[in-house]
Amino acid sequence: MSVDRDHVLREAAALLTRKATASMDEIAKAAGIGRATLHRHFAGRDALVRALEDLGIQQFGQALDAARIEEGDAAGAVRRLIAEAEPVAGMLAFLFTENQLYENGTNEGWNRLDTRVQQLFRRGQEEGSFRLDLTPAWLTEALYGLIGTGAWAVQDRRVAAKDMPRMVAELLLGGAERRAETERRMKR
Amino acid sequence: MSVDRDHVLREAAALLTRKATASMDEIAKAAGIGRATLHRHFAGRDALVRALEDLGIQQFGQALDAARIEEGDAAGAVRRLIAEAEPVAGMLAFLFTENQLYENGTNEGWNRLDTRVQQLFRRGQEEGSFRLDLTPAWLTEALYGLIGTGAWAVQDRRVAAKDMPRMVAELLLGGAERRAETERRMKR
DNA sequence: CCCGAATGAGACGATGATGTCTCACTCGGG
DNA sequence: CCCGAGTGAGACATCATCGTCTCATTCGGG
Repeated sequence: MSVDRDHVLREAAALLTRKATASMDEIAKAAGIGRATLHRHFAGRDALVRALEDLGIQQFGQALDAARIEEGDAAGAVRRLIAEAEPVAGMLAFLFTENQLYENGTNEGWNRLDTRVQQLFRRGQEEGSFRLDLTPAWLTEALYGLIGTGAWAVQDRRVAAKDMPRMVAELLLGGAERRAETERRMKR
Repeated sequence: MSVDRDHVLREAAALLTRKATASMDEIAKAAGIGRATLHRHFAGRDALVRALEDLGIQQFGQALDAARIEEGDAAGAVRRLIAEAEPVAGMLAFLFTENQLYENGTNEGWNRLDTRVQQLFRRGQEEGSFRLDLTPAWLTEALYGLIGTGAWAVQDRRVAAKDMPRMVAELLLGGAERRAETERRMKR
């Protein structure tokens, strides 16, 4: 009987990513509930968006924790992070395209997560496994962008869902150029 | 005296990318014109968005032509394409996040451009310079996503504008992993 | 210099979304 | 079984935005 709050937020994120101008009524129907019920749980559109941000930040934070990005080599940590973030890719895509997060001075909680990701790429550079001519800030942005792009591509059936984490990780870590290392992998 | 139509569309794209729910009044102010004038040039919001799509498709088409992507090795063609697309990165970011383009059956003009880009990556694979385990469709999506991410990062001063094309190209083509080839480049 | 085309500011009604409320219904725990 | 919490549907006033219009002003070409 009671409404599944997380389910509503997930549906809302998916809809708003596709159609940012969706009305509260459309959001409610997309979540399979009545508009009145939606208003009972979220005071208004702003409150809904803020709850969306909070949930996204929380979920991505959990992904960061679960990936244990401080352990092992940096490349492996990035792969684990992408794999852990895959289930919340939709939320992350929404967060990434949601600018309001940055408008009123950068968001506190998000900043903390962003710093951790940047630190991961910096560690990779210091360990000698990541290029130095691409800044951690850019690699971080690219990670978000590629995860969002991947989520979007999966939604539109351009990429199979199961391939998404690998596609993102391989591109971010390995790039598109064929090299000796790639060569070996393909002969198996 | 007369309004610079392209300038209005560029400002509109930049604003709508940041805030998709921006009102016509906000768009007009962002472009530095009055709301009445905006309505004189574009019948309504829909017409404005359609003009935005048309301009974006036209500009990206010109970038594709200027890059001569059919000539030379595929990697160089990708670099040229990114360089040519840089001035219209904002428009491209808008196109990419704009879903309406795909709702009523995929857009005609866009499809043509999309096919050309995919063909470029396919050619790279056939020539043996691009990996075969990343599909042309995904590489195409990644190209759009990274250009959009780059434009966004530049707008927020996270990346210098002049570095943007190189950052996108190096990541897409070379990836983040340091390898022998990258090693040599860095010793200069 | 002057006239006309184009613009900005603002008024106006129409329209659609919003937020609140009521009421009947349903489901599930006690 | 029954009661109450939670829900869906809809009515309602309010509000923001839209699209159109008018009018004074400005800019630039002839």
